[in-house]
Amino acid sequence: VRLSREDWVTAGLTALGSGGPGAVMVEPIAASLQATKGSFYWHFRDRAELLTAALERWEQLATQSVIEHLEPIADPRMRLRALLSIAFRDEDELRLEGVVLASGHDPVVAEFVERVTATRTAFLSRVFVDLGLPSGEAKVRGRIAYATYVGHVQLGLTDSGDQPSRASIKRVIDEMISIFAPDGAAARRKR
Amino acid sequence: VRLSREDWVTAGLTALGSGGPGAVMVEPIAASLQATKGSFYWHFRDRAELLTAALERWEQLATQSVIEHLEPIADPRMRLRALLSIAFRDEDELRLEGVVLASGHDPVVAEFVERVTATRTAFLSRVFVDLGLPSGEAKVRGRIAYATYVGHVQLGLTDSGDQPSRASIKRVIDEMISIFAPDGAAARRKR
DNA sequence: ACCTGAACACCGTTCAAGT
DNA sequence: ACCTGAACACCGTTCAAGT
Repeated sequence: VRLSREDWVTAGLTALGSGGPGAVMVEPIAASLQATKGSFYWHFRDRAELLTAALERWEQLATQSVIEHLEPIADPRMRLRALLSIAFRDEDELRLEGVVLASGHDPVVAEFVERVTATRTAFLSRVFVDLGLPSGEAKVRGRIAYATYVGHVQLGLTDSGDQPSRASIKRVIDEMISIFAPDGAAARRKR
Repeated sequence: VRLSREDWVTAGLTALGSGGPGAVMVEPIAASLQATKGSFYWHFRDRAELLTAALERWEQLATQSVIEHLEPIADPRMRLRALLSIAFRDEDELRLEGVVLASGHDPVVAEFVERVTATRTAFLSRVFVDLGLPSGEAKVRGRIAYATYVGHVQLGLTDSGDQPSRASIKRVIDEMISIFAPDGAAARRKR
């Protein structure tokens, strides 16, 4: 059975999601694909190259597609709500996201996390600008909101088994919107 | 030169802070202490036992001491501000914290992260109860506020080098307090 | 072009032997 | 009680040799 480079990348991404960059190991992955390590080294220069290829795929899925889907929503509060409902989807789907965001200390991963962070905080700042905040304040709030998201994904990774109910997710989303994008009257009072 | 168990734990904690659980490696640490791996295995059953011991020390430093220091502050908004100024101290000091919080996918680490998470979210929920929120809402908000902290520490880990200025830290803290614990008038308007 | 198999280095773990 | 040194298994990397 002949393997393509993409087959290895897919297996690499699976390993990345289950145990972080350290779990992207040549020999175990080769064994899971029923090939030898020698075969791996025909497709890739080294372990880092596989990790990089897997992260490229993740970056595509994690930013481009999401943002292209949300960009058209004109009303900023609705755009934020749509974003949150993606962010709070099923915990299992967030595993890969959480593991990658948590691996910034790995130099290979760091480059990707930095780029994704910049894209996403810019997107969130835009929401707050559209809600009427001055650009400096919108930037700070965009960063804080993104930190909240990152932390949430992180916490979901260790939450012992119990999947949150649909109702409790809605409650958290409502609370987050009332915290970060309170209605006009309350917002005006603060200035 | 004879080594104590504590010497190994100290070295293990340093390794943990610089590269995560995967960096807590027997042979390199032995080399750094100018001892052999055999010596290590007299003090510890295996690698996991060293990691556990290092995490125990971290847990002590990271929760007990901080909370004991803040508990006596009666005014909840001041308590929150004091907590934030600890949370936003120098990035270098937060490295270990960030690396540990980010390693929840490691089963040895997970147990510690879960316990610390429970302690800290309970502490934060208490702040919001003392601010007058009903307990359900205080719990949700405590969790969101802690997620924000976790995300912030995470983002600090990959922020390319540039230490934030004292002024920009104050700005973020002010913004967080106005978001999570708005003044009485604004809070009343929301209900 | 794509893969195997053997080789070597590095790290985790064990253990007999030393002080 | 505390440590060394050699042994073995596992994984990353290289490379000559096979199809």
